[in-house]
Amino acid sequence: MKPTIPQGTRDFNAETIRKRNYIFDTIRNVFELYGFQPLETPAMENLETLTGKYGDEGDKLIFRILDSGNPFSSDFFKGLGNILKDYNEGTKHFQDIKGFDIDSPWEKPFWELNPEVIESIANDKKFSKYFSNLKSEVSQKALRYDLTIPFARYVAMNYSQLSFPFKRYQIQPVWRADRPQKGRYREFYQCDADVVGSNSLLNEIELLNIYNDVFKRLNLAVEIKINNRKMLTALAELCGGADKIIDITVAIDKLDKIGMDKVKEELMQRGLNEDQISIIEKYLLIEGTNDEKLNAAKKLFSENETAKKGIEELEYLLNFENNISKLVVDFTLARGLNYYTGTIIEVKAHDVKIGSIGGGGRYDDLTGLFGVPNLSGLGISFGVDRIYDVMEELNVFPPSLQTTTQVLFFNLGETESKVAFTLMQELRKKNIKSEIYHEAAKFDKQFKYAERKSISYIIIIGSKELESKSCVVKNIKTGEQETIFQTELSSFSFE
RNA sequence: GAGGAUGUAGCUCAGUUGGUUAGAGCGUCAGUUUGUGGCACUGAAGGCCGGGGGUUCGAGACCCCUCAUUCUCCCCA
Repeated sequence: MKPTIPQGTRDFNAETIRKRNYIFDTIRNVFELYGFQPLETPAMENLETLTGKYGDEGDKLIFRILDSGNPFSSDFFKGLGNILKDYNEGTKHFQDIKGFDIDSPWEKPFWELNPEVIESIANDKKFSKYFSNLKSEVSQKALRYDLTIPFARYVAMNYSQLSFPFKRYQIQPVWRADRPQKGRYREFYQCDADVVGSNSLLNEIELLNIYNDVFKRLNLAVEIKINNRKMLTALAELCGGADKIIDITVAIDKLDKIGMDKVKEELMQRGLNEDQISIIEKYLLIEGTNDEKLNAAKKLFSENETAKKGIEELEYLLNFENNISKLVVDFTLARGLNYYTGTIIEVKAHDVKIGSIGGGGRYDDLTGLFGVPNLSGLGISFGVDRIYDVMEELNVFPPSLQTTTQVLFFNLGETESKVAFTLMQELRKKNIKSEIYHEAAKFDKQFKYAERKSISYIIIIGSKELESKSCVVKNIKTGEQETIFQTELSSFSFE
């Protein structure tokens, strides 16, 4: 049987890790440069910490962990026991399972079934619905879905010891039980920077500049799109249905994908009338330069106070003295996460067809969910895996990342290799990356090994060289070679 | 959650309307060549044709089921 890894996960080889580390280091350096401090949180959180924070769709994608990781732990059986009671008392839980045969395989009392039997029942398609319900009853932990909510939890837990505004950055993997496809994985890294405890729009400016700096350093052309949730709130108010804000944002977020007609169709399905939809259409049709868009929005919303505030904030960001390239107002930008309330940001790569490579926004009351109200925060996130894919496609990784062993000592026998080993340790003290071939072998093989690892220099010490206390240094790439004394080796320059 | 595609050697893939012993390239190993590689030539190893069931005299190929991988939509980074 061939070994495999779970769907949506990946192994990383040396070359990939070097490139990924290059991205991580770049982001980390910029974060530190702006005064952010590192934080790490556990891979798993309590399930209740995560649920309800990411919207209905998001909740479905939370990677749940069965209680204590063991599906047949005592809590699991307790859950089964409860179900069984219902079963004996009138099959409450089984009524809605199609094809459930009440006489089989449950002819025995439940507690007499051994774990193997239960497992085989659990794997039976007929019962999968029932068992997935049961699983959710006993699953109390989950893998983290993003870094923002764990951060909010951390802030709430350590509120009294932190000084505000609190600026932290976090670079860790997150997990989503999504169907993988291009640019989408089940395990992937996020790099987040958040500020909590400050309402100042200066934070927005700072984080926008972080985006700008990082992508400049990575040599990637990007477009940074901004909007403000207040615009969407105002839109909902204007349409007479403030409670419809989620329906509206979900629908208009799709504009660039499905087009105006389909969006209108969807809005209708979500219960909006024609007058309301025509207002939304006017909003979505706003075009032009940033200034033109803002002016059009001012007209459309006229006296609406929420919209005024949103436009004011956007204007502040645009007019602030900065040299951010490609900062674009996009009123159709909505972003799925429920907790955003102010500025929202999304970064897209130029010339590569892939989802967004970064996003973020302001959330007025994130920690309120954890009992610490009135703390406004702002965060951004980098999608490293997608940034990697984009950089790979555009071929913008610096070639200098491909570092490898510099020197390979040939192994030509017992006594020869001992001398070679001593010399090699001298080179290593000089910080020259060196290896010795693992066994005495034909030249052919040792040369091939060096080529494979693209090692530039090989050093030959055989019986001749032993006698004369010399060694042959050969540059494989140029073919040049020279014989020098062994004592000269540590001052040789391996370029 | 919805809909496609693909599973044949370590890797990339051929395999005709179903027909004898399933092929190629690359890689691996050995040799030509025991101290100077990359090239070339010769040879070898390596396959439950994803798994199960069915149709047939006969299945890698056709049908059903299943598992896995992958892509699109939804949603997201």
